[in-house]
Amino acid sequence: MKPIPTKARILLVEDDTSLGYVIKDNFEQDQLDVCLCEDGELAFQAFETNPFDLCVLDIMLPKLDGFTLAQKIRSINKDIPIIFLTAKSMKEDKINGFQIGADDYMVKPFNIEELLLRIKVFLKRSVKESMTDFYKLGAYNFNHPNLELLHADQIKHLTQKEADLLKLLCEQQDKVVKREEILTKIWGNDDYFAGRSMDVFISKLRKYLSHDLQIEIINYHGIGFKIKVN
Amino acid sequence: MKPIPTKARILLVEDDTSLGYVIKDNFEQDQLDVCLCEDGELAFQAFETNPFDLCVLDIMLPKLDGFTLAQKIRSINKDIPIIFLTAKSMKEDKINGFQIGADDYMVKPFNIEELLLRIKVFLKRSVKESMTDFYKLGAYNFNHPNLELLHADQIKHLTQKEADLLKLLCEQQDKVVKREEILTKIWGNDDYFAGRSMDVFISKLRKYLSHDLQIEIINYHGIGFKIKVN
DNA sequence: AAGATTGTTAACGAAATGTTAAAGTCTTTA
DNA sequence: TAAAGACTTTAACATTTCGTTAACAATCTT
Repeated sequence: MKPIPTKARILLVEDDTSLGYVIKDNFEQDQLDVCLCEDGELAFQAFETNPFDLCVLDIMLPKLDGFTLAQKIRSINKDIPIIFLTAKSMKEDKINGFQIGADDYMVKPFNIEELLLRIKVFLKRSVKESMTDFYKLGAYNFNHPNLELLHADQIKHLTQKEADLLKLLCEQQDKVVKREEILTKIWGNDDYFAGRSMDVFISKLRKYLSHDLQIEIINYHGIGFKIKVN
Repeated sequence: MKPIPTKARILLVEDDTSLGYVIKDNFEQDQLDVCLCEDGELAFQAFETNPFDLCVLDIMLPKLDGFTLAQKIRSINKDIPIIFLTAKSMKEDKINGFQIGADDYMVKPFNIEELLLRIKVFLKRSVKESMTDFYKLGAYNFNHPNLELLHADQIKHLTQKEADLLKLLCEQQDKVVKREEILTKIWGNDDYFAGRSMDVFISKLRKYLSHDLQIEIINYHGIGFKIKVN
């Protein structure tokens, strides 16, 4: 999975050049990364070759109309929010049709601030969704639900237990987690053998994380473990 | 929110007659077609003989409880959204159990407007899904409603189950889909044999998709599967 | 220094999965 | 209504994976 982007990337498709640039400028002042395309085909090419977080599509476009473009985009990515820009002249029933494939739509002429506001809502939502159970650990990214530990495009697949253990440590980064707590939460009992098994897992995690020397899993003798990033 | 084109048909199962009628009236004012049943057996008979778009089930029901009813409904239609109504007294862990088979649940006493809103979300989603039920998978195009998997002008016809499984994986591309989820949604139960049957289907899909080496269906031991396009 | 705790590696065995084929089930067709 | 065909499940066997345990080394505590 991709690392957390600094700027959200917006695909803006608008054939009216001057309007397009007005919107683009406004968005960029709000720390959005905008790719402006002037027709549907160019837009789709851009979408195929670059990652985006959200699309703003005019309905009336040269070469490939916004609705068809949206379908093609959706065939690649079902989740990406799509906002349509519609002309005022558009008939109601047609708008209803569009609504189905759209996450939102705005009727021209619209207030750019209003559009920005709605975009922010979608971005906030998707950040929230993708951030759940996602931990940053030095040079690593740890995706708990997917059981993946990423480092410089290398993916290490973890087992459920490895992932659960790493998560428990990450949740309490820089704090000592008691052996007893780990054992009861993940192993379900805290006898001698479970304890030794856990030590084996700690050893494995250390090996997986050894590419970043800033990361340490420190043992507190007789107490537990702490994960630390210098 | 705008009404959905044709009237959506709701199966409402609630043994508290007065509450049932209140809900029914509210729904009907919102252009929903409601069939109210007072016990689980009647509800199942109704489901067998009439088409529905969504079910709202009370958990505590005479003759056949909501959970069992949901399983029976699922054995006929895996896709239909099911919303449970639970009493406040129900324990958390039990609710978690229900969540597996449920798409949503509401705790009594609840706001009917809220319930209506959630129903609308499901109905809208299913309309949206049926319109965007096409997936691009590396060099393949997958048309779920037509059960077709296309590759360089070659058409491979899939069976319903093959297509449903592939769809479930595609909907959550790059995410691990739990065995349990696949089994409850597509097989309707998650015993040992259903699991083995699923493994056979995974094997088949891998064979169908083997012309594009970029596509992988990865097993997460004991957890589930993930489809990935490099 | 002695005993307890932890680090690390390897081996074992149970369980899960991959794959192919045979056996069942259901529907279509003649 | 029987045979054929399409599809799913079950069986069988090969392969892989994972957690535990054992074994021994290293480290800590007192």
